[in-house]
Amino acid sequence: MSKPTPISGFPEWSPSQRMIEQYVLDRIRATFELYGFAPLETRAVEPLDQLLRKGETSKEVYVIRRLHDDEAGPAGDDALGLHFDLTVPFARYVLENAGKLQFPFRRYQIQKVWRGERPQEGRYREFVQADIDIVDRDTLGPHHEAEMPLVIGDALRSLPIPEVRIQVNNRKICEGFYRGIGLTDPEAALRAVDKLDKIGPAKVAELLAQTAGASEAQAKACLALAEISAPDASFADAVRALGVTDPLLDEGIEELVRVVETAAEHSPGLCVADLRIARGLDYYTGTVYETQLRGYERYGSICSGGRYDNLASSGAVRFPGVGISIGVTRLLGLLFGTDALEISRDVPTAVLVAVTNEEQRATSNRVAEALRRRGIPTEVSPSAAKFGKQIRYAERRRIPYVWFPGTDGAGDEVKDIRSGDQVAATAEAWTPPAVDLKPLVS
RNA sequence: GUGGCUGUAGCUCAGUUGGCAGAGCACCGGGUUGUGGUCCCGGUUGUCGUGGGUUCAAUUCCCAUCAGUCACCCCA
Repeated sequence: MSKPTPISGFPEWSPSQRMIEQYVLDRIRATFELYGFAPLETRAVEPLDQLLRKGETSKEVYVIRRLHDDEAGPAGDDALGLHFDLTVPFARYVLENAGKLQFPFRRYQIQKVWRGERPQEGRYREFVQADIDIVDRDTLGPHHEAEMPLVIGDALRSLPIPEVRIQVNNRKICEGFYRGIGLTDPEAALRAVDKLDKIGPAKVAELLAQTAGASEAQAKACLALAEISAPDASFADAVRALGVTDPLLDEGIEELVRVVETAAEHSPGLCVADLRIARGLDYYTGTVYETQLRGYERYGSICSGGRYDNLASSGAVRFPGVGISIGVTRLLGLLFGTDALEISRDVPTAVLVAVTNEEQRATSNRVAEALRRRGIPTEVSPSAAKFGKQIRYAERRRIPYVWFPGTDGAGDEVKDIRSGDQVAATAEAWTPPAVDLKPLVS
């Protein structure tokens, strides 16, 4: 059999990288829980028609099929697909369990998602998202839209990563504004404006004319709106200065002011109102979020989301929601790519217990057991090789301590192989400094 | 899904106008007969991404494929 090769877009981190990922996930989870979000995991698959309900994402959904099914198979309503985000499954879950849930319902969900896109740096076909959402019945207070960035800010700022900046906008501002100037296809206009960073104002104006049927004056107005950006409520004055009036526009401004001002009070410098942010997903109806990682802007957003009023509804009952999702795999992939994350050792082990000779292995096992009982991650040397080699085994893995069981009545000793210091110790009492207990991520 | 670029040892890379494949680092052994890292000596790295084709001969030329990367699309 020839050597197996990776599968494009399905990353597999090394143990060191996985330890870093687990650390990151732990911190994110702790922050989510600190804000009172309850854990949820949904199944990996959803009925295909549910996944495709929102249109154009169809081509990136992985369909799942039983090998022994007929070709004709469950082509229709029974066909299953792997979920491509955590919001759609969550909306489905809310509808399915509406009778049992307490509203507003706050939940977090950290799971893999799958998208059949062409991979490149920071883009994968299988990746982890860490998602929080709040849904309510009938109406959802706009203050929830202001809370999302605070949670994310706390979560990301607790990690040893570059600064993040959350860019926020509100769909109502764009749609209201476009309506106010007489544009008929706000979706197309959004799509064009979203490319501002990439292709520049001239090309966006062209696109607006071509795809959204904008006149020269309309295109100019759209660009003027898109170029507004401010870390505080002053963006509202800039919008009003454009002289367009529309009730939806006013509503959007009011909501966005609230988001920006809340963020400014609790987490200065975190959020900026950026009216070019559109978001591809068409189910967003209010606030939308994108997040830039300082130094990695060109790889796109590492954390996005928004408010959706129409994703879940059953009969006359609606469940509006707001959510945001950290692209954990993208975040890590980018940082791994530049060696921007370091871990202090390659295994969880804090102490390697040396084995004097195979006859004495039981002695070493007893030492290890005593240390583990007190919460110190310990392994016993795989061989009774020369001590030099056993030390090297630890060194290669950056295990900080090697334990030497005493022989012929002598006491045990433990050596810090980084400094070379070796001291007398007993397995019932010795404890490493707290910083050495677990691998350190920095 | 469409198009471009790349693919030699664990890592960073040389190389051959087509003639049995190299360096540094890493790794293993020894000097150092049970305490590593420095130093010295010696050694192994490999289906030259994979599969076909052309040729007396292919790592080198051609085609396909896979993987990585970039642009488009879309998005975490």
